[in-house]
Amino acid sequence: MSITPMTTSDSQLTPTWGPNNSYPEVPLVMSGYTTYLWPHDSQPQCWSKYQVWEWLQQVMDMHQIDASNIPFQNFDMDGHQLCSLSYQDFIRAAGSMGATLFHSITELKWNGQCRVDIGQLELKPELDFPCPFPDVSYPPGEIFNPATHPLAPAVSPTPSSPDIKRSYSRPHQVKRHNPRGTHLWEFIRDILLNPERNPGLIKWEDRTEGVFRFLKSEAVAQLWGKKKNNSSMTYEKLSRAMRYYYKREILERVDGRRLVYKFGRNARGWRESEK
DNA sequence: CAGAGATTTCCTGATT
DNA sequence: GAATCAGGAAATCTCT
Repeated sequence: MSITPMTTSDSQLTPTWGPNNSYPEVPLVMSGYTTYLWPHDSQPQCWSKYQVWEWLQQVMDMHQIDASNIPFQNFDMDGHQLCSLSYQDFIRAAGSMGATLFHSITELKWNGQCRVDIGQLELKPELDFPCPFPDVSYPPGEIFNPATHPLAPAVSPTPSSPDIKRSYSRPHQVKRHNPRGTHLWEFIRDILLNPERNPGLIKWEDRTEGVFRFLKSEAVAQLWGKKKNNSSMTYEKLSRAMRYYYKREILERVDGRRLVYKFGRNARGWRESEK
């Protein structure tokens, strides 16, 4: 096995948010739903619209519910607005998941106000840069473990959210379907959704159409490899995985343009506003 | 342990 | 010629 040591230039490999340990390991143990310490501002009131969506995605992940079942467009708002929603607003916006979301945000608000003993968690109060990917770097086994999650209720899908899928052969136990945490396309999406944390790795070509372009292909591959604990990841291999997404319509082919991809109908959470 | 899903690895050939 | 793109095929990993 001759792994050519990346012909990549150094300039490609220095994402501002962490050349070595790019991802602050922040699996956390806050109370209740907030199993991960939210990497963003602890005050949801300060979240941007993107962070609100990330939170949505996160909560869905925690409850094993496909995020595509939540109408993200109903949450086209920043943290301040989100925090002002009533319980009923959440129910209206997210159906049966509304209660769970309400519970989660209430808890986060509460935690933010009370400054929960984050100190006892191994998190540095002030990270230089918040991890751009909320669920990044799940050390296998250390992360959210549904089986031991203290408060995770068995979210029972109700008629109001007909599409809630996931396997519920065992109604009392939530299960992850996502074997390795974040999927590649989600990883890519999250880089794009965090422009302030994206040191020129990938860039939107057409934001509304979901067209984006890799600027530092090998750097992204290295980052992906780091996340997967695979130091031999290359753009060549990453792109093969990307091509598999065409068939699943998570990505659409963009002909003739190198390093350019486009999100497909099955990719969720990338739109600025899905109105 | 088997099976499934999602890559990962390798490879050949075509394009840019 | 190098970097990409296209896919097929098989291997690997993790989870159910």
